[in-house]
Amino acid sequence: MSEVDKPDVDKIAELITNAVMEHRLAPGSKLSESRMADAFKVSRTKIRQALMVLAENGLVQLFPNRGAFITSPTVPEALEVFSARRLLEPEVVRGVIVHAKKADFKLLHKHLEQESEARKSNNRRAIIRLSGDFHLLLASMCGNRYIEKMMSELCPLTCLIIALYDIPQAPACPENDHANIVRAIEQGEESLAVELMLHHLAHIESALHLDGANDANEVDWEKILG
Amino acid sequence: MSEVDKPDVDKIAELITNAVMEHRLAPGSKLSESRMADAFKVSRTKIRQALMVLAENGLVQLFPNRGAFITSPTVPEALEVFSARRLLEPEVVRGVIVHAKKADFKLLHKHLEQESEARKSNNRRAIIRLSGDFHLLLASMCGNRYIEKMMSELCPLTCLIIALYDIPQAPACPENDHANIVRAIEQGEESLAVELMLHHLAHIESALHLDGANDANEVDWEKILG
DNA sequence: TTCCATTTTATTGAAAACAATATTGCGAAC
DNA sequence: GTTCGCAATATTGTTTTCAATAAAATGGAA
Repeated sequence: MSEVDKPDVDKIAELITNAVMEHRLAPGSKLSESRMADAFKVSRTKIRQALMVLAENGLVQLFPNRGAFITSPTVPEALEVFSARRLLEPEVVRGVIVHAKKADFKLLHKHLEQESEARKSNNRRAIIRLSGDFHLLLASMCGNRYIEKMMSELCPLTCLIIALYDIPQAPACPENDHANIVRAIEQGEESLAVELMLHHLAHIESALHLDGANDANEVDWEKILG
Repeated sequence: MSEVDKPDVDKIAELITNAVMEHRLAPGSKLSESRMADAFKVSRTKIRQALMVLAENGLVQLFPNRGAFITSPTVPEALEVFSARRLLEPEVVRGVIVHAKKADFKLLHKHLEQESEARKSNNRRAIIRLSGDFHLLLASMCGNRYIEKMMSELCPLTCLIIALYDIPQAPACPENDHANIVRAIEQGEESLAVELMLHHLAHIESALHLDGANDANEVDWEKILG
């Protein structure tokens, strides 16, 4: 908030989105209009608009007369998010190979650097956020704004899914998945890059409880008491 | 408007979207808040919210202190819309083959019937709208709400593109493209159905001026005066 | 004590009044 | 006659106020 602490609607939505991507805002969190208005130092009107934008992006659910809540994706929704990403991201990879300029690769390497540093310093929040941002950065270079837009909705949703269904002791994301993808793209190895991307997505998905046995939204009393 | 003429925000957005899909609202049209408030018999507040939703869907562009206008897709945007559809719709077809139930096919056949009638009675507006609705109907059956959502944004945009770049004397859409696609889906012939869909999209695109020579948004004074 | 009804409080929803901005029309000066 | 500047008008943007709804608390009766 570099301004005089008066962010506009898009900025507010972006800040909320970032908070979700860093797991600072959990699925199901209630977003009180007046509290947010105080926190952001803007009127409720702006907050309301930001919440509408976020709702349209699927990151927030609005319940009439009840308020706004961070979305809690169900298991079927989670599976559909990954299914959509498996469709889109190979095309993203292909697009980047075709459209990316030198400056783009510079940005990608800079990003990889940041990811590497975050790992070194064990900054969990940065790691999580940067992991998501990598896919958004790629999408921004694919040459199709509609695909980019969809990715910019699916990535935050994926973060929510991870927050809900993560297996705590799951092996961390392979450190150099992203770097390998970038290298393959840089060398124009399309089928390899696509393969690596799909494998990467499969790895993320495999580290989650998405077998449908327990919906993360419903408390499993059997397991808690038994 | 079955109510006492007091549509809510989503209904207003839907009515505007329908108007666009029927080519009753042209690209570039200004959407005055007060006029709309009068027309829909609601307060400006609701109109404003509806415009925000439509802007988020890409159907409307908001210019600060200037107002809301129906989007005029540029040539690059139009090409990206078709590119995105070429990616999504084969997956839609595959999804429908997997997920569609008997009731779904009934709906599809009912729709084909309506299209056929509209052609017989030469109802141009109905033909245009139903052509777009066919793709939306398919998308609603593909089993992935995120893909469906993206299609529900791309279809109205396609209508705008056609309104902008249509070649007046272009050969009409082959009458039975849609019927052939449905038949292939019904018979589970995946690769054929995908092929027909891609061919159908290519046909639509080929009937447009998208060579980039003239951007439909810029008035070509040379041509008008010469 | 527990359950239900009622009142209170807090929060969201809608509208109206006000402020800010852009566009248009008019007139004066060159 | 044309152009520039100023004023008038119309439109959008924001805030404030009021209304409606739901959640919470209180109190009474079984």
